[in-house]
Amino acid sequence: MRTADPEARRKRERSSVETKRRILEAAQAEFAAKGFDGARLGTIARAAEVQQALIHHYFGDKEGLHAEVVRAGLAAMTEGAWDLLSKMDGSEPAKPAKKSKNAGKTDLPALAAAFVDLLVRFFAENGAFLAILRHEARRDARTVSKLVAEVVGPVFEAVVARLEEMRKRGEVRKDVSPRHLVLSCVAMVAFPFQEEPLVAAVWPTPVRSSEFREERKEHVVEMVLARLLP
Amino acid sequence: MRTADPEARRKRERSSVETKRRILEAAQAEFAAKGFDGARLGTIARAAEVQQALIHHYFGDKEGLHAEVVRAGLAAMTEGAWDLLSKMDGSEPAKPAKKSKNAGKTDLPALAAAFVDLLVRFFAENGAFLAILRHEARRDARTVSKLVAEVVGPVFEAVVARLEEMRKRGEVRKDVSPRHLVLSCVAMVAFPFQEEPLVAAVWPTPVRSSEFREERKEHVVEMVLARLLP
DNA sequence: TTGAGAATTTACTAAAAAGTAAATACGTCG
DNA sequence: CGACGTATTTACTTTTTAGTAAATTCTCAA
Repeated sequence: MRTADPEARRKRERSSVETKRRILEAAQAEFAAKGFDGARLGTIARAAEVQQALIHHYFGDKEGLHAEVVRAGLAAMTEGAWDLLSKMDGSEPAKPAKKSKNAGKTDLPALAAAFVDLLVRFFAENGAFLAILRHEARRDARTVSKLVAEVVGPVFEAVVARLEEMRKRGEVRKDVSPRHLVLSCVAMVAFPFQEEPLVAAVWPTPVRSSEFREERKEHVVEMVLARLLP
Repeated sequence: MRTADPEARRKRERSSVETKRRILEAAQAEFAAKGFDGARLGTIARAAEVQQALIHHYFGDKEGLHAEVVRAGLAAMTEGAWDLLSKMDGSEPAKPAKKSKNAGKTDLPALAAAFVDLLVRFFAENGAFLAILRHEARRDARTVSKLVAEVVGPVFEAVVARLEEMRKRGEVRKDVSPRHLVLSCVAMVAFPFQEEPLVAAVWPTPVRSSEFREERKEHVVEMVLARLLP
């Protein structure tokens, strides 16, 4: 953790954006690790190799900084999620030609696997972000709720809509609720990483291991397909 | 929140156990709502209608109090979980007679429904406890891990073992991992309540509503059965 | 009834951390 | 080159909160 490098510090050119970036990075880590109240501005300042007063200069107060971290995190989440969605489309053969027999039909197993894979990647790494979000929600439920609705809403709806289409086309069973299924997908993937202390204590292999991740991926895909396929 | 009742306070007879209980109750609420660092001993003291120094007298320091809350919470969780397990057994017709054709066979749909129902009940109410657990795990990973292993381990293993039996008997598909399935069950149920700020913002109906709870229950049961039945 | 031991309160200390104001160093643009 | 503005630091105040020590009140048992 000791990145104290007086040389680098002295040499570093003055750049407000770069400095802000560094502060945000350090803040993200500290908030994720300790929560809002547990986090120390002093620690963040040290990690960012910056004077504490500078944090106040740029972000006003602790709450302002936290809000900014949340904004950035949600943006990152969305980015990953849209990647995910575009990849979903990408894994489709080509444009659907309505009249052709097989056109427009999706390779469901591949699609599901790609979706789950990306979920795992995201949550295994950004596991702490949801905790930050919860904290922010407690402080300012209105703003957070609005932000989430604006930022993750669309991507969620897009996935649901995609499933809904397939359902209408009869590619998957009709008696399934797309919303619930997508939520379940996320839940099955995210939960073990969110509740690591709980799960780890009753699980034979480490939750973070790639072994577990692979097993888990496979299982979730099987669950989804079992429910979706006729 | 204002339960300040000087009369009651003055009248109340001196009872260390009752007072401790009151403190623990208040502490549970405060810690659940604000986390370890966010929680204030003063607030807890006021809620418990007790002098702050009394908290120190009984629990030593803030950490001691928190540890005690965790212990009590885990106990409650286990209690619910064993209820759950005994109910699982209870929903079985009777003792299995090995030679008889249908004996020992489980009414899987009913069993699954009962299991999920109890999970929903637990997590919808004790949603905040997992947050407390996470916090404690950060402070003392070793102890928490041991506690969890001792207390929720057995119940988890019992459910898994039950499924495993059924699998060996060929009552459910052979290509399923009981551990993963049980974890998924818990995940699908608990996640929406844990991550309420995230889910609520993209969900049409309130997560806490009985409407959502019912829908959810049904969906999870369907998921499990789809995967388990041949 | 009384005295001993507990439950409970009062009054305080100490430490930590957030936030502020003003001074200083640095780069850049005329 | 030089001064103007912004980035950054220094030094400080204020507030909050956990924790402690000792006094006080209550209860119960001898």
